Amino acid sequence: MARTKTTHDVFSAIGEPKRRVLIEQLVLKEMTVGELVDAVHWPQPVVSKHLKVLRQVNIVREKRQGRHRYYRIQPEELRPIQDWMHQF
Amino acid sequence: MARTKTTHDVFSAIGEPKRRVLIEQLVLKEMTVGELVDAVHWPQPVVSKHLKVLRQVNIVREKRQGRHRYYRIQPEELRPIQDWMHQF
DNA sequence: CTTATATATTCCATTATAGGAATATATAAG
DNA sequence: CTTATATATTCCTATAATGGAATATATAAG
Repeated sequence: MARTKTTHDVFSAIGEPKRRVLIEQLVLKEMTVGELVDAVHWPQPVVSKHLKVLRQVNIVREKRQGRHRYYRIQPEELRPIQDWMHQF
Repeated sequence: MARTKTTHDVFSAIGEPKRRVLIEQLVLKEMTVGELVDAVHWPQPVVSKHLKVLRQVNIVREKRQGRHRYYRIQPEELRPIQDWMHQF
């Protein structure tokens, strides 16, 4: 039985607690990586890596501006979860 | 930085696709392990192990009856997810 | 007691994941 | 061009998670 990768869909993406924290920040306003680092106090690579996962599943979108990258939530991408939750 | 275990909260529990399938079955009606195995066609230990995770986070509850064990959903345990989704 | 059935558990190997440290890349500033 | 700043990436290690196979456990049936 083939193993199922677990950081490549929306459900597992939000399964990681740190990623939920990042999302909670970004829901408030779009932020740069540095601002996120300041907010959560984790090493920058940790933040960047989790952002990468969120990017891959399109939960966040990146806007480059100079040497900064603003990240913002794409709330519609969370729709599959909302839909799935409706069964309850 | 301590690693966060990922099968011990509701969010990560539903991050696993097979567990979502089991939940989708159990939402329809309570079922025994054998009925679940018939429904999904996975090896019995695979089903039992995923049920164990779901039990640990209280998403399902077990009712023993003779040599059968009926599993049923505890929908209220999914509340944290509903609540978390409200921010969008 | 013996056997059959239902389910859980243990042991194992493979793969995935997270995070640390160091480094690379890109862009801005001087 | 050089340096500083912002961010991503790579390499590495430890640990976690999944699934298979075999086995254990519990209960029912004969």
